Amino acid sequence: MKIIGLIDCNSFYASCERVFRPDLINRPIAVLSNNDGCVVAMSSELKQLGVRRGAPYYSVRDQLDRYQAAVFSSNYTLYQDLSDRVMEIIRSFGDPIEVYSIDEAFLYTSGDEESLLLLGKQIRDSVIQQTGIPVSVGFARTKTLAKIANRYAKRHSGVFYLQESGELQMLRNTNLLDVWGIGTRKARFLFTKGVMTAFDLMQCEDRWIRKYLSLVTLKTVWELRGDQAIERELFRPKRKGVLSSLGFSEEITDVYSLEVALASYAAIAVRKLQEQGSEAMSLTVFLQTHRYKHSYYGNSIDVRLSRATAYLPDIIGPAVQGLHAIFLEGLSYTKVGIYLHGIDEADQFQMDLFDQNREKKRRAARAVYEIQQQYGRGSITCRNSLPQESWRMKRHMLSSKYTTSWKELPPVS
DNA sequence: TCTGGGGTCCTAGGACCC
DNA sequence: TCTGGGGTCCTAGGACCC
Repeated sequence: MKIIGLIDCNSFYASCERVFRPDLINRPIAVLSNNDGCVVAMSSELKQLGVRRGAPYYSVRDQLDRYQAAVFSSNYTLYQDLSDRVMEIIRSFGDPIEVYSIDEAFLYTSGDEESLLLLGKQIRDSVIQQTGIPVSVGFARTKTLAKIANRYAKRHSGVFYLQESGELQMLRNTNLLDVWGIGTRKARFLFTKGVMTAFDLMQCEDRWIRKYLSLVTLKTVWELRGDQAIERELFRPKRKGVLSSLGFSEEITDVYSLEVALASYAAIAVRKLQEQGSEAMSLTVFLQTHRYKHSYYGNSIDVRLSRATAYLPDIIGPAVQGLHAIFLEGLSYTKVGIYLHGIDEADQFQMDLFDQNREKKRRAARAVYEIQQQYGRGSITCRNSLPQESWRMKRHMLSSKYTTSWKELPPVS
């Protein structure tokens, strides 16, 4: 019998911060989004105290102080590095895995209850021992059921196998909002129709689901019934688009500063493009004033490039032109970004007789990429994409680069 | 006295996830 | 003073063609 396991790191970002700070064991921890905007991760202590994920930081600041919570800015370099180690350990058990996000992976396996529970426990023990990150493991017949099994495991002993005979009972006790693929919008609609639990949803007729919801939701329903409907993706497909954007720490009014910020985000996006060996055929530039202000202005523009490219100067030029087309004088902007797309098309590019520099540019792009690989991302870039104080992120509570920088290794006492 | 219908491609926007 | 960022997939509707 094929079984799917879901391994999920508990409170991942908070656990990463705790790995190098044993003094934080049992203490509530909050991790903030970019620009220290809102709370994106919490340790279990804080979840129990009722702090909501996604809450704006300013609105829960007093509460966090009262609980004496340790608060951190996001340190993605650290989280990604620990994630890579965790995934490597899970992979070493030999079953095929699908890394689904920075903190979870599906495992394709088989076996009876005893052997599954043993496997789960071994994975859990190895990961905590070798990285310090606690994980939970849930097994079931489909991905959607494995998600539910994992939720149960988190609240109990850390490993759980949801057997077919126990599925109905489990689904009766599962709220719609805790079903993978059902968000607030769909849940609200279903509640009005008297569908309250995962069990109710499973009972709905296929035709009705298809008519009022979507094919995606229908697949969810099939999965709840035990039919594997969500595909295995053992090889991560190439990204179809690459987005790079950040809010500013101060409002910006002049177009020149926006250009500089945009150029620097373009550099980040191009890097991601090169990492997967792609080129982009078109891009979208967008900018916004303060999102929650009355006089909000936000706009975007699509720009078709003359040819597929991963050469930064060829992207910055058209992007800046696009920026000028949507820029309005006299407003205070808080955000600008760039989205590179048309990536599929790049693979089938044809020799362009009018662009004799093409190969030269490709080699230049490749060289820049390699220098950055070896000496760091800041080592070489375009003149007009250097960071400036005015729009650099707010990260007042950043932890150290414990694992990726020799200078910041934790001391041993 | 009366303007089809089906296919395809593209795009914008919605919903969801982490 | 304070409200992430980066993805995926699907759908509806318009344009166009025959």
